[in-house]
Amino acid sequence: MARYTAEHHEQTHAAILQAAADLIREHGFDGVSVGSVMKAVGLTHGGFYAHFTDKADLLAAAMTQALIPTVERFDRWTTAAAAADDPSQVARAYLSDHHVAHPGQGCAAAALASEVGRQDAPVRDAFATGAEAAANTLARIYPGEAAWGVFAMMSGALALMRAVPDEAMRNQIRTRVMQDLRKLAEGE
Amino acid sequence: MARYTAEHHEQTHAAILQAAADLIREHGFDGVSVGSVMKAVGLTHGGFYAHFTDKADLLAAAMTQALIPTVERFDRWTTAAAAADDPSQVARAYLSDHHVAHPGQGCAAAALASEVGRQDAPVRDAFATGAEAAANTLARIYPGEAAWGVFAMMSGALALMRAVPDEAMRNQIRTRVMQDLRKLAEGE
DNA sequence: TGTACATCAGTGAACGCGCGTTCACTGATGTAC
DNA sequence: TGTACATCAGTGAACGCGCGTTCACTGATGTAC
Repeated sequence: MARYTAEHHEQTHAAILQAAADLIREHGFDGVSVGSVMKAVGLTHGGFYAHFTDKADLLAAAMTQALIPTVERFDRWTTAAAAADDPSQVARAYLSDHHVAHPGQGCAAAALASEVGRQDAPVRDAFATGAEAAANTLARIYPGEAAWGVFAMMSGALALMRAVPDEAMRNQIRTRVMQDLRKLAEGE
Repeated sequence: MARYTAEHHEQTHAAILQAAADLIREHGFDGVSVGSVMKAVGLTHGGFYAHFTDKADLLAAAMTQALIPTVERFDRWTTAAAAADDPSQVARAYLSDHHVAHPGQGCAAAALASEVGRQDAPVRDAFATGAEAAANTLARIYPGEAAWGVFAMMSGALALMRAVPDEAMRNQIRTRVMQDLRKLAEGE
């Protein structure tokens, strides 16, 4: 056929996509350039257009890609918490120092929520799909349908903890949020 | 003294600051340029440096300025809700269609939370001060100290509602969040 | 087996553009005399 | 009251830079014969 096999093309495509998914969570949609993504993959900017039609195309795909591990984690956490009959396990993992310090590998909602509303429709659609899946997954351990309140509180709290420059204030936020989540897990 | 009175200089300074406070909430920190702020005030970009040392200086001041009405609103809402003995008034106003549709005049936390962590120290310090004041104010109607959980849930929910492109999903989020907030307002 | 050719992922120079910042300037006004 | 001067907020051309995108190209490999 040609120089490269089909798998090689797909692998590069996937690597670009994953790098973009990590970088948007770390630096925001406006903080990543086509060049910086390609550099992260070890290529130069010109080759980008063999894989995506333009930057908007990449951002929409990266939004979807960033939400996959987000939802998977909620799935694992809620499964474990339900088995242990201890809902607070989820919040303890979600609000951990590690998650606060590593947005690039963390929840896409906490990293990007307030920016998504300013993005194009494809990005917003991708976000809505992932967020709904996350809220549904959390409903396993928080009574009722799609647990939007819990999802909003946890992602909002993580964003606040990252925004605040003071370790003591971060701990204060975490303590109070976990207390409130305990109250929401109680009863019918 | 000179052509302009001291008041004139201060008025222009205040107008630039207010325009920046509105524009960062509407378009994000990376979505505003020195030129766009000056244009909003009816001036040209060159005059900017008679009022601020650089863009970072403006952003830090604008962060503070954007949080002033945010905290004032929480103050008014919680006072009214306490007087009416109806905590849900706050969430009803905060999660209103009007607030969803007008981030430029709305809560600075919902509009910017996930971006603040990537900003310089002065912006983050300003944010922390305002967020703490908001959480303290909300504690009037939600039992306990600084109501970080309620603040995180409300600001997180508003960000989610703005991110999502579907009216039905927005309503679903609002309904569930208000239900959860009712539960948090109950009891000791 | 050996040679000529076709393929195509990736390269890097080039483009037009908007950005933050600088700077020589303008021109309306207050002050000095 | 009238004239010369000083002040300084605001103007707009210019700068260097990074961006998204285009495009002629390279060069390693598969295929044809």
